[in-house]
Amino acid sequence: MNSVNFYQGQSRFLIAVDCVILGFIGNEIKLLTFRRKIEPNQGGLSLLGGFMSDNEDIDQAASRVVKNLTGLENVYMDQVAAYGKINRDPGERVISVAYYALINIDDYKNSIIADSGAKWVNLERIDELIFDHKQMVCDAIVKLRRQAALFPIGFNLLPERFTLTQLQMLYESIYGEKLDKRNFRKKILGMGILERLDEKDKINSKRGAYYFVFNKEKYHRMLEKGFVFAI
Amino acid sequence: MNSVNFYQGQSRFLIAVDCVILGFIGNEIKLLTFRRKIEPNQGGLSLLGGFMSDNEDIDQAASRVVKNLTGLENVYMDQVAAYGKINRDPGERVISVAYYALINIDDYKNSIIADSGAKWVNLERIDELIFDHKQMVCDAIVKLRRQAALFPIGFNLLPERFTLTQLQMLYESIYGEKLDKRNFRKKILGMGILERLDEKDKINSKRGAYYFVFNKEKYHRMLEKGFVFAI
DNA sequence: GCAAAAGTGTTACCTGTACACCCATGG
DNA sequence: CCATGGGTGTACAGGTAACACTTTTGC
Repeated sequence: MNSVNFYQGQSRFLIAVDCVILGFIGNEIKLLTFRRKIEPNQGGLSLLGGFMSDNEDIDQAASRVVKNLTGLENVYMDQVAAYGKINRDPGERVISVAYYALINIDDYKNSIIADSGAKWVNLERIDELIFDHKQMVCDAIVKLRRQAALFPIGFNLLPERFTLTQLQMLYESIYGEKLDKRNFRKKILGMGILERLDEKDKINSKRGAYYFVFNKEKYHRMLEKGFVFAI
Repeated sequence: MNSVNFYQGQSRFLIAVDCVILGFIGNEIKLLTFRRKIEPNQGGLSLLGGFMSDNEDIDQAASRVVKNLTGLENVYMDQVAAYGKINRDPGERVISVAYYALINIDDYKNSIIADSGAKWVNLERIDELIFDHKQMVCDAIVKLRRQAALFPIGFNLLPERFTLTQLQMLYESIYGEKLDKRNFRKKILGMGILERLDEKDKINSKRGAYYFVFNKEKYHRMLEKGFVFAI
């Protein structure tokens, strides 16, 4: 068979990326949403998305979409899945690849946001999302939970310096359940991948809570020796 | 913005599905491979793939591809990921969505295989695969391990009736490690989702080993009560 | 001095893991 | 009678989960 003919006889499709952009705000995981600017479903609550171009990998397309909107680069992103139901986009057939992105809210505040109507919403509001975006968010959360339990990716949602209370509330928000303070601290400090600073956060308490930083280099050195992160 | 113009200004892409078809043969997980029939890489060892058509979901495309080759329907399949590097297919840009399929070798033997050159190979041979198919298989195995540990999907790789020894060897092959016979039996029988038949398999031993079947209905009833499969 | 969050150890339970011998049968 | 795979129970260790009080300090 002639390969040129074979390839050319096939249908071609629009490919989109949709980004489940998550931030940790007010001690809760929130989702960055938009009001859709085009028909169909103009004005509907939507994930941030965009079409893939010829000159980029899918991963690059997802990064570009996040960067164009938030101004942020080097954002931690991971693919969730491909969504390909025939009528998932009522406008026209579009196959979409969903990604989740973990952004540090401090970086976000410092970045320049285009006139976008972007809005952080609680995860309880995902029922309002258009198309199959709700499914994408659910799948993203499932994947995030699994990954966050096995790899130290949660730190991407926190500022450089954070308190153990903040860190605990982050994990509580990811897992959707309360954790025991003493057990949590024992476990995370026992791993030896956090460094305590001398400075304290005096904003959230009178006594003040020590700041910690995640020691990435130490973590990677420990990885080589078979260490596995688990929280 | 006019949505018709907006959609139409975008690039369109070939979309393929590639299937990591796994079977349990000779007490080992094996991969169904093909000699590629078209250029580029004609004759190279390849996963079974096909292009997506306009009139089907991605999931349906994957099922169709498996059915066309093996004759099997209702095969257990799960999406692995989307692969979208620019040059992943040297022939032309193709975005591929990989799936893994678990097939029962007894069904396969009874099915009519087209003149396909299909060949079961050991997982050690994945280095020979073309394009990024090796990556797909690796990702598929990782996902299979995670899923098989939490859901009773391994039974899709076994005949209706199986012995505990067979079942254990299946899990050993999935996880790539030996398991303790007594602990394995204690755990799997303790879940109460297997039914022992009165018949024995006398082929593999003189004494004979009881056949078991997976009681799907009971499993689903237990799920409602919060049961979690774990092996 | 009191309210509000930070910080700190011990115990009980349970799950996971290691381990070795007898049984049944066909040839 | 012997070789082959089938089938069975226990004990120990390590990890998880439950639990409450003292400290600090700004107001």
